[in-house]
Amino acid sequence: MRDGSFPSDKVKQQKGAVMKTRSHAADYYRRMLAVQPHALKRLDPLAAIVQCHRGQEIPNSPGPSGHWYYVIAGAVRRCTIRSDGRRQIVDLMLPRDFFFVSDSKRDGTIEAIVEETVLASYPGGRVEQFAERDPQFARELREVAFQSLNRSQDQLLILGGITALEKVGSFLLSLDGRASEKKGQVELPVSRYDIADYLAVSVETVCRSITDLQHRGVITLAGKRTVRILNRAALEDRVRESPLAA
Amino acid sequence: MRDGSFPSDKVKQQKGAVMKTRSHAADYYRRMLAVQPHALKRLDPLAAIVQCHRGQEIPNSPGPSGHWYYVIAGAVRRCTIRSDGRRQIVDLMLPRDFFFVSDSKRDGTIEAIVEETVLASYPGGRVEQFAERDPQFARELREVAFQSLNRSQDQLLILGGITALEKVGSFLLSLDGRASEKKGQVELPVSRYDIADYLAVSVETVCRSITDLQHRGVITLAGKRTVRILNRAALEDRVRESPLAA
DNA sequence: AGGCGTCCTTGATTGCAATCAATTTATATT
DNA sequence: AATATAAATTGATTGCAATCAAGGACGCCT
Repeated sequence: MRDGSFPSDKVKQQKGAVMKTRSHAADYYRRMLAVQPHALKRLDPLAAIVQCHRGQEIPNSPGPSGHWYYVIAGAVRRCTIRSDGRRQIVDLMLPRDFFFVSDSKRDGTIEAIVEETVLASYPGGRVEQFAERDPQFARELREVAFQSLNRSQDQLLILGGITALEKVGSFLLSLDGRASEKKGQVELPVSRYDIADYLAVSVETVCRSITDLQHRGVITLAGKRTVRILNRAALEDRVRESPLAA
Repeated sequence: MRDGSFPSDKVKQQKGAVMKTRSHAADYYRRMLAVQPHALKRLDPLAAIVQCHRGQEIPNSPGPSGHWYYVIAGAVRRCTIRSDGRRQIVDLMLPRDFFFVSDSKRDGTIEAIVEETVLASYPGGRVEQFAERDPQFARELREVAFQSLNRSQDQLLILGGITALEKVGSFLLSLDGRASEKKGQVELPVSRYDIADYLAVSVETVCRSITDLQHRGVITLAGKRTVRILNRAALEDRVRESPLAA
C-alpha cells in the first residue's frame, strides 16, 4: 500500500475530523473489503469507508454496541497512557485485521498511525443483528474475536523477551508474518517511537537494536522503514547468540 | 476456596491422569457452575467435572472444535517454552474464568497450578451446536471470548511496566480485582516462580520486589501466599515514588 | 525424627538498558 | 530553496535487574 496506492483524492486538509467519503476513492477501497470468505461478506454493504489522517483518533463509540472496524490500508494503534506519562501500545492493527471499539474505559485511545489509513466501519448493533439471524455469521464473528486474542498473545510473547534485541527481533518476525507482501521484506508501518511503545523499551534502545542486528548481518535496511531479513534463523533463535557476531 | 473447601474425596492418588469423578464431590462442584447469568447456563448439563492435580496437564483437545473449560476452583496456567528454555506464562485462569483449548500449536501447554483444581469441561462441538441454535447463547459466548482478550490485554499492561516493582505491584492489584474474596486481601494462587514467569522477570526479582513493597509499608505478608494491601494508592501510582520510603 | 525436595529469600557481581545529551537525517511548511 | 519540525541515530553515564551463589523455611516421604 505504500507505493502503488490510490492516486487521487489527496486527503491533507481537515485535520480534526474523520472524513467519510462517497467519492470514487471510497469505491476504490470498497473493492478491498472482506477479502475473507463466507458469511462475513454480508457486512460489506454496511461498510462506511473511513479515511483517516496520521495521528487521527478513532472516536470511542458511545452506546452499548460499539463499532466494528476492518483495516483496509494503513495501520492503527490502540494505546493507553500510564500514570508516569509513558504511552503503551497494546494493539497494532494492520490491513486485514478487525478490531472492536466500545465506550469502555479499557479501550484506551485508538489512532491511525499513517496517512492514508483506510477503515471500514460497521455499527455494532447491525453486526449483532446479523449474528442474531445467521449462525454461520456468528461463528465467523467469534473467529474474529479469537484473532484479536491471538494478536494480543503474540504481543505478550514478544514483550516477554529478556533482551531488547530479542524483542525487536520477534517484532520484526511477527510483522513479517502479518504484513509482508513478500516474506523477508518487512515494511515498517510505524515509527521507532511506536515500536518503542509497543515493546515497552526506549526509542534509543530500538535504534541500537536495529543497528546491532545490521552489524551482525541478520538484517539490512533499505530505507529507514524497510527491513530485509538476511538471516531468519538467527532472528528465530531469539538472537541469543548470533552466528556472525563481529 | 482455599479454606472451607470440599471436605472429603481426597484426590492424591493417580498422579498421571485426568480424573473425572461422578462422586458426590463432583456434585458438590457442579453446584458452582456457571454462576454467570442467562443463556450460558444451558452448558451446565454438558459439564464434565474434572479434578486436576498440581502440575497436571490439560491435554490439547484434538479435533476441529476443541474444548471449553470453566474454572470452578484452583488455578490454571497457559505457558510456552522459549527457545532459551525460559518458560513464559501467557495466561492465568482463576475461578470463574473460561478458557478454550484446541489442538493448535499456539495454545502451548496448559496446566493446573494448585492441587484441588476443579474444572468444568465442555466439548467444543456441543458448544458450537448451542451457539448455532440460540443467538443469545452465541452472544454470551462471544462475551466470553472478549473476557479472554481482556485478560490478555491486562497482562500486556502489566508486562509493559518498566521497573520490576511496577510489574509486581500491578500484578497484585490485578489479582485483587479478579480473585479476592475481600478487597485488599490477596491470596496468591501461584508460586513466586509462576509470578516470575508471568511477569517475565527472575524469581529473585519477584522476591526482592515483594520484600521492598513490604519495607515501604505498601503491603504486608500474612503467610507467604497472602498479601494484604495497606496502601493501594501507592500501588496504583505504579509505585513510582513511595510516600513512605525508608 | 530424619532426610529430601521444593519454595522462598538474601547477598555480591556483572551486564544491559534507561536516561540525559547532542547530532544527523527526513519530512513539512513557507 | 530555505527553514522549521519531527524522526532517527550515536555517545556517555547511571541504575536496575539478571545472574551466580548460598542459606533458610516448609511440606512430604519413609
